[in-house]
Amino acid sequence: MGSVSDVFKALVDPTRRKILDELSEKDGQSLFEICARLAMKYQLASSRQAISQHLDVLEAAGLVETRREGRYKFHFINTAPLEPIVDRWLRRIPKEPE
Amino acid sequence: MGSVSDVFKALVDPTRRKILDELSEKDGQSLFEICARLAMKYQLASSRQAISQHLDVLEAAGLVETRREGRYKFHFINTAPLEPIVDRWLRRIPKEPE
DNA sequence: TTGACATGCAAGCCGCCACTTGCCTATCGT
DNA sequence: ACGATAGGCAAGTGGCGGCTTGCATGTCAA
Repeated sequence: MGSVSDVFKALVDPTRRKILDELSEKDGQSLFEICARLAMKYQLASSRQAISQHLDVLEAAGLVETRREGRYKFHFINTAPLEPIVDRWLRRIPKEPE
Repeated sequence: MGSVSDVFKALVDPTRRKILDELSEKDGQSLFEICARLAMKYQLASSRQAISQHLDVLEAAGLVETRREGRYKFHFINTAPLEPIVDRWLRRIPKEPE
């Protein structure tokens, strides 16, 4: 889970990048919290379902991990999949066929 | 030229990532050289026009720079636009609204 | 100059992605 | 139990991106 392609696909959408920004600022938010804060900060009136699908993509890429508690589902950022990305061309790592 | 969005859009395509790999290994190749080497290494039989359009996208993102010499056009990788990308979430840089 | 080589331009097709819409399940407070 | 809250599932739609196709331009060798 979380191939190189998945990570890039997750990062190509500007809304998903803002979600990562948001989780980077305040980790462990619920879906509704993220919706509210995105609407406040960026005048981004994305629907709940849209954000939910974005979170699914981020989770599939391994960039977001979740923990269920009762009726809440909290989302946590995981930057681990980002490490090999820039290493690929900046530092000269052997070659990592995807 | 070369906004944050442009860089991510350029990186989302696996063929464009392989082009960057190729230029990272041997900088300053022409279009036909790139086509030939991609076909050899990855059995990627992409057409010349397809690769040309990919190079346009990479150039628009600032990831590739070109120099014309006669009927040849040489392509050079430029990793500068990659630097702020992972810095955005890995190291904690102030906030860089795109 | 003539032909081959290296690249550029533009229109069209097709598949994927983000978003909506509608309904459903599950959990908490009272 | 009941309503409200938090979230999930799935089909349908519109737009954009990658690729093809066909032709045009420019450059070099003989």
